[in-house]
Amino acid sequence: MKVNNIKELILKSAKQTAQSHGYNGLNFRELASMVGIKAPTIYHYFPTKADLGAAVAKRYWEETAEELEEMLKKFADPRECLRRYSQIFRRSLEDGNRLCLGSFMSAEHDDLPEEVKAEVQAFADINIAWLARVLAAAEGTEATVSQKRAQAIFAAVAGAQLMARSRSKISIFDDLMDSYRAAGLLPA
Amino acid sequence: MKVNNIKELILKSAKQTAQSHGYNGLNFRELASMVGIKAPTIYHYFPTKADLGAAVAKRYWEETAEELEEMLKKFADPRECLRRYSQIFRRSLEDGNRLCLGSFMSAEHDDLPEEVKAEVQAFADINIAWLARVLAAAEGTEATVSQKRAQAIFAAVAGAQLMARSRSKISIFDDLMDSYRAAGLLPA
DNA sequence: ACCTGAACACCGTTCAAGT
DNA sequence: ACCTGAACACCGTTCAAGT
Repeated sequence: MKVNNIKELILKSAKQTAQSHGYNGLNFRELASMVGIKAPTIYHYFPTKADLGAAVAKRYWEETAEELEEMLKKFADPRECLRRYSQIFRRSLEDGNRLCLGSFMSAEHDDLPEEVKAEVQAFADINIAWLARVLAAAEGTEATVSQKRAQAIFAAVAGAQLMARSRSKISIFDDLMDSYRAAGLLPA
Repeated sequence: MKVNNIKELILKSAKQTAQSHGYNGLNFRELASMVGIKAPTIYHYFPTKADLGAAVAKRYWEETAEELEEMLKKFADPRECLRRYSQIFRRSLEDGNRLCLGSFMSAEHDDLPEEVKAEVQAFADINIAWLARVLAAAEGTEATVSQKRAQAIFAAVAGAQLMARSRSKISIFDDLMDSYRAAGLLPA
């Protein structure tokens, strides 16, 4: 499967770094040393930083989309899927207190090249579309209604992750999910 | 009131910039040219970038705390206060699609000096404490219960602002507030 | 094709020295 | 006290040259 090992490594390292330090925090010299190459070599695989950023963000949402699809196949119960959805964000926190790449890049919106912005939006889109589908299945709501609700859940979960990260405390994330359930935003 | 005009100008410009580009995006040369001085002069008022960042974040939560206090005095109805609470976040978006400084700096957590992190936490603290008070008044809930609910509202509103910013579209923020109300997170 | 040393223009930051 | 020129270290990027 791995057609190109170096390119693979660059993408993986860039993703990890961007989840901790953002797009602005990505720098080619440090990235190169993680991979074991020199900075100019990265340009052989990615002509500009914008290309690398877009590639990282694209892969990020593609991997997420795949994981969400798998989930639907494995778990028939929509409620179980919803519970596992928030676990994706929780796992980022477990893995070095990392933030969702989409959230970090949303904050960096003003500094992002257009092609990167587009991938960040795609990430939000696939999350919301998936949530809307699952919500419709769980509660039998109409498409437009579950779409709005899906958007709200996505924004709220992202906000919860951001807040937990700011205190480096995963229990805050869990508490917030409980509160969302108690308030009625997430199904009980 | 303005004991020091230059220091004042630096703080104001830094706040504006940090809400668009974050702490990492703060740069002394550009900041200086906004104020009309040379970059090294800033160091006369703030010994390090960390000091400036902490001062900006401190003032940010102090101003917010003051505004929230004023609101309580002006509007007896807690529901009215809650509605106006989200308007604070909306106004940032109206003003050049800016993000809450606390949110941006939460994303940048790994790159923040300790003294800045402390002020970012103070911002969250005063927001949550105020929300808890108003919720208790509005719904007569117990202190611990409204505390949890307050945390959830704060995280969700921050997430909504982040999402609206990522699309430069304020109507997304309004839609999300409506959804939060419809779902039961915000009082109707 | 894949990789790198050296260099360029630039930027954040520091410091010694000015008034 | 207030301010700055000059310098330092760094970064994204380019390019000529290596394999």
